Amino acid sequence: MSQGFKPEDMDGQDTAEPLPLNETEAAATRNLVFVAAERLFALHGFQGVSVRDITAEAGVNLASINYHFGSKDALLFDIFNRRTAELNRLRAKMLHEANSTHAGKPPVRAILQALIAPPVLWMDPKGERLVSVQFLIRARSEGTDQMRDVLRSDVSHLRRFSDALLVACPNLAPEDVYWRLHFSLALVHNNRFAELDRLSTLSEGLTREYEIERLIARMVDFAEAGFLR
Amino acid sequence: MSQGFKPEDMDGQDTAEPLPLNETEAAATRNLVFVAAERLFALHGFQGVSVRDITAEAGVNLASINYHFGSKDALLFDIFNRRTAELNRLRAKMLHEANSTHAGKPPVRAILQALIAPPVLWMDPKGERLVSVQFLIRARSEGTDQMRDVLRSDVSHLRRFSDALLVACPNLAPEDVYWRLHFSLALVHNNRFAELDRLSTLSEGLTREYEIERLIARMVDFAEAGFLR
DNA sequence: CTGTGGTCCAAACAAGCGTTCGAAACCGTC
DNA sequence: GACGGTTTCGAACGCTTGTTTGGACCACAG
Repeated sequence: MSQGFKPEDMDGQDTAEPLPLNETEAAATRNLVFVAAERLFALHGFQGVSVRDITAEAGVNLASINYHFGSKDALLFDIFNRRTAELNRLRAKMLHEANSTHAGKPPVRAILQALIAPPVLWMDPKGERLVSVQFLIRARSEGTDQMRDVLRSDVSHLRRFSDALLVACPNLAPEDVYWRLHFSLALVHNNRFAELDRLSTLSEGLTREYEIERLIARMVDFAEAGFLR
Repeated sequence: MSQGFKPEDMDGQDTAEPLPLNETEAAATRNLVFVAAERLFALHGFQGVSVRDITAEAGVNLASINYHFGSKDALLFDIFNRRTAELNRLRAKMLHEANSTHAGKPPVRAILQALIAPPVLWMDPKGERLVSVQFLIRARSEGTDQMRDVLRSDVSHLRRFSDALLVACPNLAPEDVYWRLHFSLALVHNNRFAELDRLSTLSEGLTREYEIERLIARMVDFAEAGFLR
């Protein structure tokens, strides 16, 4: 097992694109695989995409995945970790800003905004981040054991939000706060392609073309009302 | 709202249990397969369960699935269709009752109750219907193409609810009604085992043991507030 | 009893999967 | 221009998958 893993990534700061551009050709292949895999997984699910599908889409050799990532599952986990870290960083940043502007006691709406806006901003149909958020949504139900263990056990990131909400809702029983946070997250997690398609069919096209900022506002409105009622 | 639903209040000929009891031994095998498959799929996902897993769990021969159902996918589709039909029937019945008691113009809350209560009633941890609702939730994201085609295209059942909501919310733009219905459904679809576990971890056990009627009330409260705000 | 239709069973099948291997190709450096 | 480490490549491996097969079994009708 003396394989030549590139020292690779772990970039100092967040990059929207998986890897910096002016890298060696090896990193280029790695990047091609990463992007193709994320796209295919987002579109067709995890088990529905084979190593051969990915390498074919990326235009690289079949063995590339195992060479650069170790295994198919490790590739999946790598994508998952990178996108999760990016998303958590955005959310934390927004929550931090809300804390700053509201003297440490942001209102419910600002907290929900920090929770909802980052993933939904990625849902811009024209942006290339759409696949990232679809990937993460899928990871929640179809992910490997490894991924779901992380999702289940690592609640430290979410706790910042629940703590803030507990402060913002002193008149609510903690139980209620946790359930309503659960419901608010549901709004985000339900935005799979299939669900949006179904909604579009139901509304006969009325909801087909949505404007991102408007959609975020809709979701925050809905969740906020559920908290404040 | 007559929400004193017994777990099984099916009409005359259709059965809550997969098959009548006093059948031939052949039908017994079929039933064993059906139950084992639904359970395993609900627990471990669709692609994560093989034909061999199912037949082993059911204690029948490997070939039984193809003999009785035609194929693995056909078995899945069969379970999906039966459970979907049951659920839709319950929802339709509750909506119909709401229409009756409110002279054809039920308030938002009654409509949401008819939408939310049936699947959540199945979530009783002690009931054997828990696997059915987990199966249906999984079908939404992991289902076969066939299943997702049905989910996407057959909106006739949902349309009864959107129509009722449009009547109940004459002051709202139809667009808003559709989006909020979409959000309300999200509350139901997000109740996977993994999500409830995560919530339980986050709340440090506060939400672990929930009472079904109380949970339904929480969800309806949340959704209603989002509609009426 | 013999025959027949339905069910069950062990075994095998072909296809697809993730992964591995040895050699070829490539690279900057001596 | 030869070298050593890295990357790519085509081919193969071992395994699991869903499905099929042909016969054994059994209840029941003629």
